Amino acid sequence: MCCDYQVQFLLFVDFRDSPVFNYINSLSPIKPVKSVHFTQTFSNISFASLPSVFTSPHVSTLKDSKFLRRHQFSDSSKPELTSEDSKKVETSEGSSTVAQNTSKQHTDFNPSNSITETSAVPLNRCSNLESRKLNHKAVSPVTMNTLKLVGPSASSGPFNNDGPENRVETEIEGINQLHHGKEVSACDWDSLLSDASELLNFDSPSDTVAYKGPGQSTLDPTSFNTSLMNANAQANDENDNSSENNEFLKGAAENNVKIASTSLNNFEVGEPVEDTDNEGGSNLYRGMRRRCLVFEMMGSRRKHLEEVSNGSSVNLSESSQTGLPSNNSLLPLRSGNDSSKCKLPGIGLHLNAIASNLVDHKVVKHENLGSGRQLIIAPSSAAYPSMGSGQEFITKLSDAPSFENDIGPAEDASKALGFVGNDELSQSQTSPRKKRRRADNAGDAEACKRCNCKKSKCLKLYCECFAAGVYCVEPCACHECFNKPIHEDTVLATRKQIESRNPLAFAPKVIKTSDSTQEDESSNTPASARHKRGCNCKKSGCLKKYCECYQGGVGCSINCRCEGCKNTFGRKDGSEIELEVNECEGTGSDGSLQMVLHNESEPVSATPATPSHFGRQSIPLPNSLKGKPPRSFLAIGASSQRFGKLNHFKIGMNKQLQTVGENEIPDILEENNGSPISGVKSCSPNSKRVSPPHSSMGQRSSRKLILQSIPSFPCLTPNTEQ
DNA sequence: GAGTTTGAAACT
DNA sequence: CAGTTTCAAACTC
Repeated sequence: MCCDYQVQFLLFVDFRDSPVFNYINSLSPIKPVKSVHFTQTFSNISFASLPSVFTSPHVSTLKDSKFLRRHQFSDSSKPELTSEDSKKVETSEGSSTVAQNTSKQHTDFNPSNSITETSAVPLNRCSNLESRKLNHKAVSPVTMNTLKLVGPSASSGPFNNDGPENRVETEIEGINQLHHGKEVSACDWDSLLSDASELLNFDSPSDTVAYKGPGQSTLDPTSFNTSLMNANAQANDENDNSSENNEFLKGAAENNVKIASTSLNNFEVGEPVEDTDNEGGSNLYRGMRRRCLVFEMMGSRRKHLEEVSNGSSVNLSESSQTGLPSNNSLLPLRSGNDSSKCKLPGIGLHLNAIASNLVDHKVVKHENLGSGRQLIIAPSSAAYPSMGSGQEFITKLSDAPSFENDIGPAEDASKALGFVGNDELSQSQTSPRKKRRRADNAGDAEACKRCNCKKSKCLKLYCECFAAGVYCVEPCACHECFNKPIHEDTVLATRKQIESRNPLAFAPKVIKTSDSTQEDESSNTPASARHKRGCNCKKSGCLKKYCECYQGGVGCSINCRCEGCKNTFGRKDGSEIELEVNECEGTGSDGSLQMVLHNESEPVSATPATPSHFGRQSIPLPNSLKGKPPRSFLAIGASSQRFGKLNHFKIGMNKQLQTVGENEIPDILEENNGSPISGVKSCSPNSKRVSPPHSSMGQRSSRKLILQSIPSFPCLTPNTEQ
């Protein structure tokens, strides 16, 4: 609160100092005092939830503008991007003008240094917050989007309880998502700016401190980009260095400041009508916007992907590559000896997929060089039909820092990664079991998929290789193996068949359900991740690898039907209730929505993204699937029957769903007060979702359900925008 | 390394 | 959808 006031005060000072302010004063009866009040009100309003009633066509436009705006920043923040690149991006989007404006105004509103100092108290928090922001920024635009989706974990964390900050984060992220918008009108920009001001208010606590840099006053687009880039680069480095964080914060803060100042100008100078809209409207739309952002993310990302499929993709990959190492990205983790991390349950389906994809692109290369395996891995989209979502993957990877723990590849993934191990060949000489054991001993990270199938011909899910979506390789001791490139057709056909039966058959079994921070805190209990279907253990007590939950390093959940559960990662009986509750905190009344949102990012993971892709050639998806949405999407259409059930769940099992809820989503939901939710529900293809074969309970299927419901988002947009 | 146990996957 | 069978990993000795 204090921070907010400080920020407001700061704004006020800026107003008076700025020429614009003077100009406004001369033109309008509004007095400085009022302006101050206005600012505060604005911030207050911003937090208020917005009824869908207030939404209007204009809102969408605003979104777009905002989106675009954000996009600029995100682009500029790309670590790999040179300043020139950043400029290009801005120019291409026609935002360059705005950027200049912003910088200019920023100068006008140059915050008073004295004030800034005052706000130093919250620095720690700010630092964290900023760092988070940095992470976001550091990543490519796509990444940012992904982050948002997956991000719950990333953004939440220590700040879970920090309503304002979280909101800010959400807002920012939402904006990021919006940045995909293509067309922006002048009015839109104004709105965007006003929103930005809101952001400033929200961020104030941290931003105030952060951005008071001496040089901030003279920001031009280029400099701004540069600063962001620097900040990002620093962010990529371990955030251990406080000074670096400060710098980074500075950059981020500047960014926010810029926006804020611009927005302020708009308020003051903008057209009366527009201003009014902005004042009330933007705020009013805020909730909607956020909601829309989330919902739109999918679509916008897709658009973005299409737009940038070439250049951006390259950038993304680059960023991911560069970013991974520094960011504790998946790659390092995998290679790490810490089995726990590797085992880390995979994260959300999509995450796994993402990880795998990314890794494929990167790690695979390494493997090819190092081991003689048939690591042909095709980075090509063919292998990953859902590559459209690939964007998400990349983003996630680059953002890895925040997720690192969460993102930890699913055990499968970790195993797959294990392929990279140098002694693969040597192991291959030993018997399969021995190999496996070796791998286990060495840690899951180094473990790899080596099946020992005798009768399944490696064409059933019994086969770990096949299930992981990879071809069997030399180390495998399988008999009559058909899971080889030579039999690609057979493999694809079989795979397709299995998918038809269970669309999620090849999806990661462990999905992320909450923020990474919590996991970090409870290192051993990744409450944020759960087995998608739950286990059915009867005798193992969920304390052995027979248990998929345990194997995946995640606790059992309500989805499990295990008996005598003693899962050390969390028992379904509620031993982990605290964690669950925490996860629920901030969750909207409608947990289902949250899930949907959360999983939205995951669709990618579905089939193509199987973790194991990392190490070896992945099984290309059937042509029919290529270029299509992630499996989950497909699934929706595929099995409508099961979905009906799931629907029940969503609506009726809020409680259960809440356990799954994510922090970020909750914020959104909270602010939006259900209107969004309702929209989601109505729009969601829930009815279509396919639940796992055995999921008799709606609860169990809830997660899955959500996953599949993802596709529905496109439909949601209309509702939200109404 | 052989054999047993276990639970997921597949089948009915 | 429930029950049974098949399967291969995990585990024990």
